[in-house]
Amino acid sequence: MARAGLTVERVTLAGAELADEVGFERLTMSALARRLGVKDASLYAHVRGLEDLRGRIALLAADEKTVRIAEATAGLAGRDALVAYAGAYRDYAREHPGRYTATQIPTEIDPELLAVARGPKRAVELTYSMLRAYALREPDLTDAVRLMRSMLHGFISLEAAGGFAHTRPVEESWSRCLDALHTLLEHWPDDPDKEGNTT
Amino acid sequence: MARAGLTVERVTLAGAELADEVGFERLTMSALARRLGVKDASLYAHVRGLEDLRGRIALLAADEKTVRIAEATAGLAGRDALVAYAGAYRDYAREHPGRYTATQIPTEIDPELLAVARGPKRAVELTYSMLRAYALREPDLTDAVRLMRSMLHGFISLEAAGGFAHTRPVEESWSRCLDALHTLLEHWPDDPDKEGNTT
DNA sequence: AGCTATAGTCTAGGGGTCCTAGGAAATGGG
DNA sequence: CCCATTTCCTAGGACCCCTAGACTATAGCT
Repeated sequence: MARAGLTVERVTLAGAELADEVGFERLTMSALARRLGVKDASLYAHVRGLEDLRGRIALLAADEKTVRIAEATAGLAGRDALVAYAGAYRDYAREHPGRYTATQIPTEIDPELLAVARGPKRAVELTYSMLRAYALREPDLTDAVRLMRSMLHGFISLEAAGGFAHTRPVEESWSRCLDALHTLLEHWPDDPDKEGNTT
Repeated sequence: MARAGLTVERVTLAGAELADEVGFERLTMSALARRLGVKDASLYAHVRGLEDLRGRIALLAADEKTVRIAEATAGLAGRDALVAYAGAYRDYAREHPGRYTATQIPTEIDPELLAVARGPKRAVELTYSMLRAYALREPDLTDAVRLMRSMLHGFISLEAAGGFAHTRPVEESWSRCLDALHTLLEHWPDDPDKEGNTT
């Protein structure tokens, strides 16, 4: 009986593919074992359990997404960078719905795994450096990062959940929302509580 | 052996409470039965199954959330209405994380249940009528609604997932994001592809 | 080649969950 | 008081997660 030749990486990748097909929440150890031509107990030699597998998929996805965004925005700045960033983000989520869902889990990921992963940290750096093209100073910069992340994530997950039932094509709303985000970043309002106005 | 006196409504409500405590994805028929002092099989007299229960919780949450928003925004307009709307939305999500998660499910809800529920439809009406205070014409109005929903939902779910690890207090970012949203709605950019500018 | 250590896979099984089928008991209307 | 309905139960099948311990393929060493 030949070995299946599994490793943590192969198991994680197969899990990610399965999650993309059936949905992250329906990812199952038994189904994954069946897909790999193996008994479910065999997976526990590579992965601590279902939670561990989910966490690994989340980190894999964070890495992949970051790479995509980095490639898409390389050499761009300002509006072009923003559109490329958002487009790469959204495309990744649509191509890999299971993996994308994995990145949203409030689950605690094994800390030692997290320490090794570079994806999440790089993603933050990418975002800040892209937004630095706009004339934002802290703390506005952090607020703007949070607004942008909220908007992208919200749009994508509402779209995935079928939340945009209206007849208006989603594609056009997407493009117009990016227009709006861009102008907002260019004209970020002063904090009415902190700054006196120019009078 | 006295009866527990269950009805669909009581089961749904208890399910919603349980979901708020342990998380929507960990809501389970057996656990709900235990909480109600009943065997799990008994629940199937009131609810078609776990999926059905989840759908009912989602509709309950949509109703409750809509009522909250309606109360909070009653009599307000413009900026005040926006802040009240967003605040009610976020507070509901934080008080009832399980129910809120339920509203995001891409799951198909039993159509005949959906027909009876007024929550989702009223929520859309509320949003449009609130935004009508800003000078937006279709299709910009729909795009603005989508942007606002995306931002609110995204912010709330990132916050719930612990996505805002930075030292900046979330409360302040929230308030500043609403400032930004307000000014954006007041100065919604023209569509560069459609309209010539004023030159 | 033979031996050994490691690592990959298996069988067996316990406990949990979802759900169905069919029976018992409480309730309410005649 | 009796009967129909509704509520709840017991019993059981299918599937899932995970552990323990045995077996086997592979690689390195002599």
